[in-house]
Amino acid sequence: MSQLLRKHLEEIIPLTNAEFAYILSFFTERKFRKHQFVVQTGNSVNHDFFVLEGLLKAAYLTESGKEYILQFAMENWWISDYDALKNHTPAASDIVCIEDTHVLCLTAENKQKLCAEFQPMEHFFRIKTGTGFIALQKRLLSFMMQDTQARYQQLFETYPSLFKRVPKSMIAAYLGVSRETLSRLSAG
Amino acid sequence: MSQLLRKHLEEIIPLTNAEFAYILSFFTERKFRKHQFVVQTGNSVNHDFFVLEGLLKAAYLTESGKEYILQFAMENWWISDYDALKNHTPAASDIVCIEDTHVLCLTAENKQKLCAEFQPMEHFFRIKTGTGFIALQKRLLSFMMQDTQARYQQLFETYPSLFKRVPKSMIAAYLGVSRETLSRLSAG
DNA sequence: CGCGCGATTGAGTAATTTCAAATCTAGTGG
DNA sequence: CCACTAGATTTGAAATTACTCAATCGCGCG
Repeated sequence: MSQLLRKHLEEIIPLTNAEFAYILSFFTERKFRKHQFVVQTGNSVNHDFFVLEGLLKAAYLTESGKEYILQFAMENWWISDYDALKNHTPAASDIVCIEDTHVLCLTAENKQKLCAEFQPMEHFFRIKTGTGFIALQKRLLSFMMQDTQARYQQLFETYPSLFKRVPKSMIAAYLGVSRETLSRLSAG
Repeated sequence: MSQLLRKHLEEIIPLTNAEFAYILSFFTERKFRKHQFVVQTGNSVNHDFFVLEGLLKAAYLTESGKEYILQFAMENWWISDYDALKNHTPAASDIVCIEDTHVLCLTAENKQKLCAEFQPMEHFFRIKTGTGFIALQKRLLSFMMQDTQARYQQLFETYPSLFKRVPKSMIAAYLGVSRETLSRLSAG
């Protein structure tokens, strides 16, 4: 199962068996059930999570109870509340399993150590964060420049599998529109 | 002038004189005039830019001629078209000087070399990209969760100096609303 | 003085929200 | 196999918000 992590890392850095074993020793493994909270608003956040199997969401709730989804994470994705993790502040988001989920966990301290002791991992995270940054810029631009219809279309074409795994109300929460509006879109 | 870069780096990594001189040798220096294009849509992008002095915007134009501003960059900020820089694709944005501007330029190749040869710089960029990622997440969330009024308020409180340096039409383009709407906001 | 650019104001239109009600669907127990 | 319920989705209608297009205002500079 953890071979998924190895493949994922090797998309950016080559690894020997010994190196991968060393890297893996910094991680712990956990399984969660559907609906379980991996991170909860207000609590401290200690780990970055790499998804081996399953599906999660990072969600924010307004006082009025509306939910906004910052990110989904499926196999081979990383997820956490990075602001809370980095700054040791209470989580502002909930990270919740949408399916039974299997993750590898890396504490902030271990990430730090791993990067310091083995430069290829520092390189890996630099590159990975860079691609994440670019992807976020694109998402932000799509929020600014495109109408809901176009954003929906684009999401559907980019991640068709997502639509089979999550209810439409969550797609709406990810696109930042009410479920009623989303419903009217997918019809027309 | 380049001491600004040193201070900027030393917020994350300590440096000796020799080390900083070495780092600086990877950069070139350039000055631009107000209204000058640093990056132009359709052209290739070769550098990441660190701003020593001045002010720039990264802007996207729709077919209908509307402008959206992804980012401003003032002193001590980095700016580029990172998607184009990383993937060697034509720029999708214009990066234009709002004031006379003085920058340090780092090619993708030099960044690569610098990171490979001097790990603290790889660390610097990993951390820097990480904070940029977190900031972008917050901006995205504010787009999803807050109304225009609140976004305006927040920008005004976070970067009051910006409002003295750019016309309101650009603030509108950054907030993703029409200048008419922005005008009605700042009044009410 | 008058030009030109940025900012404001007005009026009508389009898109989205909210609140409420109706409908659909999958899973459960009889 | 059917009825029932909880959750998800759709539909309707009124209210809100932002947009567009057009006209006006304000001010600095030649």
